[in-house]
Amino acid sequence: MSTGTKYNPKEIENKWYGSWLEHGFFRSKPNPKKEPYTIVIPPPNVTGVLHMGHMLNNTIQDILVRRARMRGKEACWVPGTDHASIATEAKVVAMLQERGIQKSDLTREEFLEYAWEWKEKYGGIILEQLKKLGASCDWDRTRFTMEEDLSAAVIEVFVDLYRKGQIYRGVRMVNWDPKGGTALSDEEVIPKDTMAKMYHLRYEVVRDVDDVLNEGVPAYITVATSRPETIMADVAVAVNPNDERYKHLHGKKVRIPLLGRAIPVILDEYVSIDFGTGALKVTPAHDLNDYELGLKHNLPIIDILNDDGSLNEKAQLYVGQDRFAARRNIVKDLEEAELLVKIEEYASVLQTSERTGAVIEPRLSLQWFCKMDAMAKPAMEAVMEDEIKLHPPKFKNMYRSWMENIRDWCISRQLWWGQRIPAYYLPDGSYVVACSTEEALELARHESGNADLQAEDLRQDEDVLDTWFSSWLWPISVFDGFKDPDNKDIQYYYPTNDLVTAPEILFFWVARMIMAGYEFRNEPPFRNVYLTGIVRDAQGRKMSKSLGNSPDPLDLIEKYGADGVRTGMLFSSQAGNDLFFDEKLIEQGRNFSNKIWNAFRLIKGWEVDETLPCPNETAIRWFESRFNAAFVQIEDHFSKYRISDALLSVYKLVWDDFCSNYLEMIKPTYQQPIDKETLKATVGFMEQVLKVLHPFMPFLTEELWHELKERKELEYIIVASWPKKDRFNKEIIDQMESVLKVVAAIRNVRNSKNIPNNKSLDLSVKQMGQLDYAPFLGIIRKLGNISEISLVQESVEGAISFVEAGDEFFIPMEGNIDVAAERERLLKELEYTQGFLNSVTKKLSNERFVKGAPEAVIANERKKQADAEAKIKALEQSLAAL
RNA sequence: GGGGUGUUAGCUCAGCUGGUUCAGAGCACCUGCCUUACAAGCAGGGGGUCACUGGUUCGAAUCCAGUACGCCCCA
Repeated sequence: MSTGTKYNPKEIENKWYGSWLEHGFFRSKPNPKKEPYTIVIPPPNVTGVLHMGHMLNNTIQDILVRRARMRGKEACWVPGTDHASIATEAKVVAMLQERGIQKSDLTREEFLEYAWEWKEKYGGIILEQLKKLGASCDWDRTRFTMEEDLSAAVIEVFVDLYRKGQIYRGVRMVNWDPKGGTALSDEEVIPKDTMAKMYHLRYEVVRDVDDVLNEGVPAYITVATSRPETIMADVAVAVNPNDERYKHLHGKKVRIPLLGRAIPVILDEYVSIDFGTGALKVTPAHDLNDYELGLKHNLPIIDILNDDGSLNEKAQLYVGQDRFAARRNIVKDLEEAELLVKIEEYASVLQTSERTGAVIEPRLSLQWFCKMDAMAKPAMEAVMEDEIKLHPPKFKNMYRSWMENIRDWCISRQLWWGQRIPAYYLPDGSYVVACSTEEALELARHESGNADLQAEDLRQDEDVLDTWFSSWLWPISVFDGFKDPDNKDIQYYYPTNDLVTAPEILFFWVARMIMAGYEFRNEPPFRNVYLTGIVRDAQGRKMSKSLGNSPDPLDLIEKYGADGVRTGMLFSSQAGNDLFFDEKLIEQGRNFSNKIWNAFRLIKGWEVDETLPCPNETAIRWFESRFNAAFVQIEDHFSKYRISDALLSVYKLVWDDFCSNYLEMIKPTYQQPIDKETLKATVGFMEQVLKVLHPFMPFLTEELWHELKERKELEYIIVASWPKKDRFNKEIIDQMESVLKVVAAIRNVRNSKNIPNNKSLDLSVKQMGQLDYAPFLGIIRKLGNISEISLVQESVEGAISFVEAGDEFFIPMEGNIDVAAERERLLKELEYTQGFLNSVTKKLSNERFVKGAPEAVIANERKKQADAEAKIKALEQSLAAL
């Protein structure tokens, strides 16, 4: 091991990760003697590479798992990836294009072959990257949502839900991605604020036989629309019945511009009078609101668009043109026909595809849906009643409002990469749903009464299932809970303990897993959900590859070490709060690694002299208590899932208490040996400190654990026992706090008087308070570089004085003290203390306070009063002595 | 428009059940130190009207109401 002043993580990280794997420390098997602790990884997209969000998320999971393992739990962290149908299909299509192959030239089977090829080659890179971070997953359990068993589970669930009447086929307005050629869920749609154009078009009013208005001159109604290319799909113009401007048009018909088809004017309160012109064209096939209006008024539906967003023959005009080209052309033609009144700009929201970026087309289409009402109910109750706890709990409200307004889940996707929907169509157009072709055939023969039906007569649905329809089963399927519902793994590990994920997918993943948990196992999938924030850059933008504002996590690990990156990320990462990433944080993490490294170097460098007595009893007694007190706090933070707070407590314990205070107290003079007892205690403390550090900084702690002492073969810190909560002496902690304040005051005098550190000083104490300094004199001498401490009865003249813990301290200054400055300083402090005393006295003389406040609070106020009085007295005497 | 959530130091955020010198932490900043584990360090220090206005209370950063501004979700 190199013993330079800088910690060098590189070879150490590879060494220990390999060693952990070799010894199987990450592996887990059901063990009836131990309590299980289980986490399933939120399966990253198989096409993905590690980004900062994964780093944060997986660091937290690893911390939880490592702590559980040390606490003697049977810790099991199941890794894996999902098949991400849309993203992966896009990558495969791109790969094919590079080879000059079009997807449309391939059969489904051929395409899937390429897809698997791609997956084998590039998929799962992300899991390798997680190893660099130190993730202690049970890699033998790695699962993939498209593998055979997990796919079988998906099909089985589909069939099961279908037979329970929970899955149906229906016409719905879906978010259609014309570029991807598939329907998207609402969550896969990204709204973008844009400036849109509002076109005001003239629709000619059809004259009735008895029409008297404007004889000979055509009358018009002006309709505002942002989508002029859809007028060919218009089936009505709607106005508000209360709109005075259009009263004369009630019951009339108007003609679609250019096309000339007559459509009715309908009345509906839904139309807002002040938006646009107050007249709304109704296009049920291409707008959700219009669709509903159409249903209400019994209007026909005319769909003029093809799958790829071009116009079909039903449009009659611009057939074959893309929707945007058609828009440009129709605007030109309308203008020429003088049917375009004006064009207005207005702020609007454009719906775009998360994957392809294409503008979403609201489109009627035949899709498969999963009913949500029944399953949502227990899932909502579980969270509301804390059977499943969200951390932080502020997300409960959001969860509830979503679950209360839940809509059916569109589960079909027009893709090939995914589990194909197990619906089989008969020649007559009816269909059966079954787990296999054979079963489907049997069913089809039975239902149709046609025993001659052959497999070739059945046509399987072309669509695949939404990837989330795999992911929602993840906590069950990774333990083969569908294939073999009573197997040992699922019995032992399910329900899992904690889930760590981002609030963005609380609804469409977490909520659905909860539904699946109750639906298929009658138990929740997990007990706690820890929601991380989003990692943003310094300007608050979400880190993303497309923005190029995200550092490569592996570069960071290379530069700062995995431990540094892990702790750095966690420093300012409260649960549920977004994290503003700054490389400074990682630097701080790296510096912390280095601090620990150097503390180790100090201890390792000492020679022991067995004959020496132990001069450090007080320091040892104090740190023991200090550690236990801090540990109680750390455990409290963990129990509340305040991981960042737990880290900060560890950080302060290590840096301030252990390094700055304890080690400085016990450190022998340079090149002097240390006594046996102190060394033993210190090595023991170092071990304890390394243990509480281990979940956060696994590599460094494993290294130092082995360097600190000879270890037996399987004696690794990763499986060392977590400290136990122990009693601590509050008194010595408080006393030391006062003593350290005295030390700080001495150092302050040194600093403000420009007295060098290596020049020792004398100190006199005029004791008036309760603290017995005897056990602490050695510590004050050492930390304050004091050569002599004397107890005095009278104030010392010609000295700088200060008051701590009710006692007055003097540092004699050979001669020149700036009396005026000293007086001013003392007066200022006196004034402050008097003010403080006043407020306390006022409180105590308030009868209602004394009557109303609890005993402890009053006692405390009295103590404050006494302390302040003592301090004032001391300050006054110092002033007099000047 | 509906719902949620937030506003505390220059920045990022703690502050739990109202009560300790409660106004805190980390970073940043200032001053002095290459002191013998660590300059990726040591020692010391400055910095806030707890968004605003009212209310409840002996007592409010904390509880309640309203206002302003921000963010998120849904329409």
